[in-house]
Amino acid sequence: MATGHTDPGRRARIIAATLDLIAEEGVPGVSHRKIAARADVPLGSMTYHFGGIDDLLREAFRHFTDHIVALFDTYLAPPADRDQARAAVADLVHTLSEGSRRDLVLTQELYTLAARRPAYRELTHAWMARSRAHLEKHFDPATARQLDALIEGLTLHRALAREPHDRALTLEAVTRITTTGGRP
Amino acid sequence: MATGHTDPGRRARIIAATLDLIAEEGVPGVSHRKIAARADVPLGSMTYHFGGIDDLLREAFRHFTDHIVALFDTYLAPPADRDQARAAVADLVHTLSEGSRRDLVLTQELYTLAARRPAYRELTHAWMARSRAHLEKHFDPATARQLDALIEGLTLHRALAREPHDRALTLEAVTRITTTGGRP
DNA sequence: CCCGCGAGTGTACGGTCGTACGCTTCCTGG
DNA sequence: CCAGGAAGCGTACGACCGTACACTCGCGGG
Repeated sequence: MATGHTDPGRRARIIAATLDLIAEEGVPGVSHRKIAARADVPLGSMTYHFGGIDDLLREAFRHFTDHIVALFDTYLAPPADRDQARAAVADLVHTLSEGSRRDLVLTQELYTLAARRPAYRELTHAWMARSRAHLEKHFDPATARQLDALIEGLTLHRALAREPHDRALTLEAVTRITTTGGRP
Repeated sequence: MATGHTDPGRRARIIAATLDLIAEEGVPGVSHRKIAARADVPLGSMTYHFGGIDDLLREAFRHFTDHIVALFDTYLAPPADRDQARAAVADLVHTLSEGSRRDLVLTQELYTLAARRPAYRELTHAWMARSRAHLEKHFDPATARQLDALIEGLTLHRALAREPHDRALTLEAVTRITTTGGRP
C-alpha cells in the first residue's frame, strides 16, 4: 500500500480508469485487462495493488461516494435558513440529474451492488447519513428523511424521463414536503 | 417465434430462469450456460430462441416490467378518492420495499441498464407513464409527477436503509406532497 | 563496490464465455 | 408409405477472462 521507491499515481490512475470504464460499459464490462490498458499500467499491477477485482470495485466506489458526498456538502452546507435550504436542494437535484450522465450511471451501478451486497451498502449508508445530517440543520428528522427520499426520486426520474420536469416543479415538491402542517 | 411442433414453455422457462439468475448474481453473472442449466434446456436453445444475450435481457426485463406494472395496477386502480389513493400509495411503497428483495434488485438492475442504454429506457418510460396515469385519476398532473418520484425515492431508501422508516412516515410524506396549498 | 531484498511486472495456465453450424428428429403433404 | 423440410440440439472454436508466480531491476546497507 505504501509507495515503495517508484510509484507515481498508479493506484489513483487505476481507480480513475475503473470508474471511467464502469461509467461507459457498466460493471459487466470491467476486466483487469481493460482497466490496465486504460490506466496505462501493466496487467500485473492489478493484482499487485488490489487483492482482486472485488477489492478494486469497492475502492473505486468508495472514491466515487467521496466525490458525491463532497457535492452534497457543497450544496447543502452553505444555506442559512429554510428557504435557502429548499433552493439548494432544488439546485442539487438539477445538478445531479442534468450534469454529465456519468454520475447518474455510477450512482445506479452502486445502488445495484448495494441492493445485493451489504459491503456496498456501507457506502450508501454513509452517504445517506451525511446528507440527512445537512438537512437536519434546517428541518426536523422526520422531514429530513422524507426530503432525502424525495431528492433521490426526483433525481432519478428527471434523469430517466423523456421530458424532464423543470426546476419549478422540483422546488414545489421540495416546498410541499418541507412545509409542516402546523405553521409556515 | 411461433411454437413449432414440440415446445412446452421453453421460451417462458428461459425468461424466468434469466430473471432468477439476474436477481441472484446480477447482470454480470448471466451467461447462456448458466441460464440453460437453470431452465433445464440445452445450450443450443439459447441462440435458437433469442438472437443473442442482449435480446434475451430485453425480453426478460420486458416480462419483469409487466409484472411490476401489474402490481401498480393492483394497488392504484381500486382507490375511489384521494385518501384511499394516499393509503394505496403507502401500501405500494411498503410492499415494494419489504417484500422479497428480488423485485428491488431487478428494478435496480433495470435502472442501471436504462441509465446507459435507451432501449431499456423504453421499458421504464412505459412503466412511469402507467403509474402516472393512475395517479392522475386522483391528483393533478404536476402533483402526480412529484408523487411518482417520491414513491421511487421512498421505496429505494426504505429498501437500502439500515433502519427502514415506518408506514406512518411514508403516509405523512405522501400526504404532504399531495396536499396542494389552496384547500384540503 | 557489491550484495540482498523487496517493489513491480510479463507471461502462461486453466477455465468460461458467446455463438456458428452441421446433424438429428419428427411432422406434413402427396 | 415416402420424401422433404423445418424445428431444435450438441459440439467445437476462437476470444477473453482472473490470477499465480517466476522473474527483473534498482536502491540501500555494509
